[in-house]
Amino acid sequence: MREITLHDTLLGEVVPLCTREPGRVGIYACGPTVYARIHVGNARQFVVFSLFKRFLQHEGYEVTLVANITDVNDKIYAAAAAAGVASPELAEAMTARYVADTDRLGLGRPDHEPLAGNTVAEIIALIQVLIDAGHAYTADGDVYFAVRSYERYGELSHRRLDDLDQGEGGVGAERKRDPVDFALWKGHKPGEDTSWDAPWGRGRPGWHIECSAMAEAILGLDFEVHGGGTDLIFPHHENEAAQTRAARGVPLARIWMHPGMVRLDSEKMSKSAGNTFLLHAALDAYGRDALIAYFCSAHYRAPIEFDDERLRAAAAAVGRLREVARRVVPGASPAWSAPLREEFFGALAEDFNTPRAMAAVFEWVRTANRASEAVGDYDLREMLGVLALDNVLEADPARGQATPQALALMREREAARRERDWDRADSLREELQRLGFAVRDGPDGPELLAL
RNA sequence: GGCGACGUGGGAGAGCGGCUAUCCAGCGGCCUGCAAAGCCGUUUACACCGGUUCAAAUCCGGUCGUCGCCUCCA
Repeated sequence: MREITLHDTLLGEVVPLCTREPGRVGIYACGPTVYARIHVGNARQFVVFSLFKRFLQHEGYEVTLVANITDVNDKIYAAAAAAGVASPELAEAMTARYVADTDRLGLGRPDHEPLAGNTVAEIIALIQVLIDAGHAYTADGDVYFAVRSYERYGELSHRRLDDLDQGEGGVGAERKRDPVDFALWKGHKPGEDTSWDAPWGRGRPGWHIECSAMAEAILGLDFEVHGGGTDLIFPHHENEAAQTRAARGVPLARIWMHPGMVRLDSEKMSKSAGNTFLLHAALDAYGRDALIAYFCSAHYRAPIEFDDERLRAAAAAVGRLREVARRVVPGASPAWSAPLREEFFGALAEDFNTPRAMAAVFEWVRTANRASEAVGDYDLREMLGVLALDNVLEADPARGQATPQALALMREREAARRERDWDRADSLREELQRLGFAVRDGPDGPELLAL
């Protein structure tokens, strides 16, 4: 088991992953609010945390990955109203889409995908603790967290309360004792079709409290890794951290891991900005292999631009992996492989450096291509497996098999070649091309490749 | 305005004081009847200005620029 380090937003540096129990890691990654289909930016979280989990499992850890789905929220009310459907109906439909779209990434499901709507009892209990402790107060059916009652507020996002723009704005602002306070519970308003009874009145949870409650319910307190996009650091994660620690006296999580934003035309891709590229469309256009290779091509914390050129480059890189798959044979890898394998896993152990890991893979590929003897594929398979790309070593099921007609043309071409009738051989090759097959002449004779 | 991140060869992207990263693309070569695939080579990059050091893309200071958060957001 290697020592694994990760960048922690709270400390602002790369720190060792220290588990509560040996060999067990709990990860909570904030998922999407389901009022529209998810875009490539949302998908980055899903991919990064799924792959990170695979890596930890490879290192021998038992991992529990929790990725919540926010199903009760102002945006959902608005979208449902616009569509003329009930909000639970919309949330349910979009959740199904989210599951279907992310399933196409072929990374499996997180171990838990809790919904705020199913965790209300825990949420209410947590809010009650905060009220009793004097960290929260009721106001006209709402409950607010008293930010100034919690002295560590701002430690995660590295800002001082007095530096915040304290613009009023927002419904309920006049009920707050302090503009920086935020809602734990929102009293029911006309037109909202999801609400629950609570000791301080009927209503629904605020956004931040659901994650505190669900994370604690599933993973406990002081769990290993809490994550989400950098845009969640403030206020979402700051508030989560404040609520839980104020209520329990214990940190919510040990390491705060924040993948960078996906950009479109140099700007953050987001639903509210409207510059999204939807995940299912990206999968249709480029395929899941290219998409995963694309995400691995940059470090998870760096912003990454989503554009055609980059996705095509990722697809070409995957093609190179497919080519080497044709040369390797099942079996143990040669001695030269070990250092590259070590570099690969070492890179992932150091703040999950996927581009460095990919570089090791490609060095492996080049070395294998250079070798004159057959190369065993075990190490390559192991490396690619952690990044969920080992499927490229198998024959692509989407590609057709050589048809009898194509085989006949190929034999015909061989005959022409033996007679050195190059014009005829070339025209037969073109014909095969039209049928969807490329011909490669090798030392062992020709080979047909479905395109 | 406050806080933070970042500026690397045609493009992407590692690099954490001295050693060819890697991928994509172009060009040249090898191989091939020609291709394809593969291999080799390739214009020797580090925003700018100072400083520290025997030695800096890597450390320090400043300048310029880009982006993120400060409001729902992955």
